[in-house]
Amino acid sequence: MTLVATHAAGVTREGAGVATLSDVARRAGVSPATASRVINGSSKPVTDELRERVLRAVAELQYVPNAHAQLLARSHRGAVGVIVHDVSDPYFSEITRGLQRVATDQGRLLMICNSYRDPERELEYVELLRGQQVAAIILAGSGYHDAGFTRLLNDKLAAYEATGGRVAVIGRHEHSGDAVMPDNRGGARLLGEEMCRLGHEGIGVVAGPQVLTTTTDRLTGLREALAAHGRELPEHRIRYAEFDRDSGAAATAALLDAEPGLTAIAALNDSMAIGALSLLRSRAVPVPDRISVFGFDDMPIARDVTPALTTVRLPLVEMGSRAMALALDAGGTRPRVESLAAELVRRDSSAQVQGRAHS
Amino acid sequence: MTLVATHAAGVTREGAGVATLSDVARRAGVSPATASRVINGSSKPVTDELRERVLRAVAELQYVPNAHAQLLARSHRGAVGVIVHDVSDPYFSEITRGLQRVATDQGRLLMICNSYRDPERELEYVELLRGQQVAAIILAGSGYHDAGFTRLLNDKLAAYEATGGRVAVIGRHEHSGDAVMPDNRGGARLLGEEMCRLGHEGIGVVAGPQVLTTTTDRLTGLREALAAHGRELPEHRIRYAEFDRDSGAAATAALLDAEPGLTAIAALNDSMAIGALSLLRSRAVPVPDRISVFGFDDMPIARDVTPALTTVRLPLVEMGSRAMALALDAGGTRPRVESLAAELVRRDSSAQVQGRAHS
DNA sequence: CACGCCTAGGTAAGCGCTTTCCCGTCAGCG
DNA sequence: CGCTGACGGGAAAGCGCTTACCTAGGCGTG
Repeated sequence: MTLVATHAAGVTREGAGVATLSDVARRAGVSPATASRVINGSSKPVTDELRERVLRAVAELQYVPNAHAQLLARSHRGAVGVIVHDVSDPYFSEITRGLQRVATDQGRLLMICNSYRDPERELEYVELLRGQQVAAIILAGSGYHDAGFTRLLNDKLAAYEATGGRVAVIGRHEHSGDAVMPDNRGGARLLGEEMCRLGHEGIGVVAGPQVLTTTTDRLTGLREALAAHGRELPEHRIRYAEFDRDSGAAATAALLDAEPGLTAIAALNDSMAIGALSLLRSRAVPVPDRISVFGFDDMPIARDVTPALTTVRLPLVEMGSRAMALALDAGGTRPRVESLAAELVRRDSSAQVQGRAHS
Repeated sequence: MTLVATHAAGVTREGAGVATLSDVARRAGVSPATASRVINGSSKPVTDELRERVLRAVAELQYVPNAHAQLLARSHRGAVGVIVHDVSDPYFSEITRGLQRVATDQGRLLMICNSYRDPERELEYVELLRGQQVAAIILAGSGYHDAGFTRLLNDKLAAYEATGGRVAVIGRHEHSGDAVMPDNRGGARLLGEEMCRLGHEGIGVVAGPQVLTTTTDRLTGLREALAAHGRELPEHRIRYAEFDRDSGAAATAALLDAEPGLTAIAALNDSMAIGALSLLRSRAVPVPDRISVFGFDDMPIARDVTPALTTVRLPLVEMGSRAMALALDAGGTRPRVESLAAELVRRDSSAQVQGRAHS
């Protein structure tokens, strides 16, 4: 089960007449204490006779315990909060799958919040989750180049941790606590290497939002690899856009118009790469014969587009499961940081530059 | 925000020392009542001086109200529960987007639960949501051919509605309340028509699970259209499998092996169709020249695979927003049923049968 | 046969918050 | 100048549940 909150807000008082524990107790002719005990199998023994009566009353009344009251009475800390940029983005779906798996194993409830890359909203969600008394908060997805925001966020998280909450982040270096770090820079270096190996010199980059650290990390890795081969990545060959398909297509179009000589396009995530492929197809530019296209992340559909996408695989599901494990495991000296390696996946969207040998 | 619960379970008592309202009140030198009033802007006026003091205390203590306590005290009914088969499936992502939009507009929190097509779990989630005091429950996704389960579910839903809860279903005819119904049968009829128009006679079907009403509805529509052209759809040309990519590929393989003469494959959803395309590619069967492939649903990636998928569009997002609107709008005579039409989308995966004229 | 102890059940005190009701104060009025 | 009424604030009663803590039997002992 997934709890999706769309944003806290106005509260209405609807409905009425829900059966309560006392109703059950009264009908069974026992005290609320006894009713409670049989209903959630307390360690205290109850005679079969009474248990029987209570269960019958529960069934007859279709009684369902009020979760809020239970949580309050138990000062519950059972659920785990997750803040991602957008679950419907496959990148986060995969991570979430990993989070979910571990959480389920431990019988934890997950509350997933979409920040839609709005730092403000991220802050709000931390508050909201704190108010929900979650046992841990997991922040997944790139951080922002915004010192003010980062400080604010860290303050809030620190306050949360100070009261016993646990925090784990995925792919953010700005936080001081437990973290799972995919190797964006190393992965991008792999990509750069590959492009050089294939003889590409006219390289254009379709990048994500400039404010995201993930974008800059990947750019850095790319630059490092190119530099090692004596090549550069001038700023005018980079187009910054949103991390989605349509923005990728638009950015590719702009890039192509401005730089007609390109032989390779590196999109900084797979969604954008798919947008790029789609644009190239619409312009009848053969891929990879005329232009090679590279993605990043290796989301599941990358293998289903045509040509299948050459990309960098990040162990998304594992990133999720590791992060959840960190968050739920109180032991160990903190902060713990786990790095996960990236891996190049060669498919059909990339090829040797036409008419050139290996440089 | 999305709340994803992974299944209720064990509860631990972690952390401590969270600031409470009384802490704030004490520090500000006011009563809890006053503190509460300034914190959530009650209608009762409070002097600026006191308000000031309370706000300062809140800031200093990093106070965040305990949501459970608030909900309990207010007998809140603000959130809406959603039960889907699997949010990471694009079909449901799209529907969820629609649900979310309307919910957000009305300041509602959404709790999304994944049943993973397990009726048992669906039942459990209804209970869980009831316990969460949600204002409405929305069930999205095909129902099951299982009278026992259906009765059980309807009983539970009825009990929920009896206590003021609202229920809306998407694509299930077995429930008696409000419903949004995509025209599966009509859409499939469109598909059948198109296949006949293109001259296909050797038609194989890659179907979803036989227990789902959606599967049988779509098959029925297909049969109706074929019958109108004097054709049949024998059972041995249908393969039942799970509604996902890999199952689609496997079913296609089995179908092809058993029925070599096929000129068209109708997959009963796009994921399966994509699996079919992938298998055909791996066997070097040209699509659509040798075999045409048809999908169903028109999920976003359908246009990005190669060849782009001919499919039947269902207004997924709208299905979601309508259902949420129904669930949140108490007025009107119930049950209200809204039907949404399907539409054929011709793309590149389908073509006239080779060497045959329009039949 | 009396004492103590174990046991099943009930009583009641919260969990943290909201909200009704009431009280004291002060301004305005006749 | 006394009375009324408006108004800001506090006391307290829950919301529905859990869980010490207590009580009253029933049994086993010496």
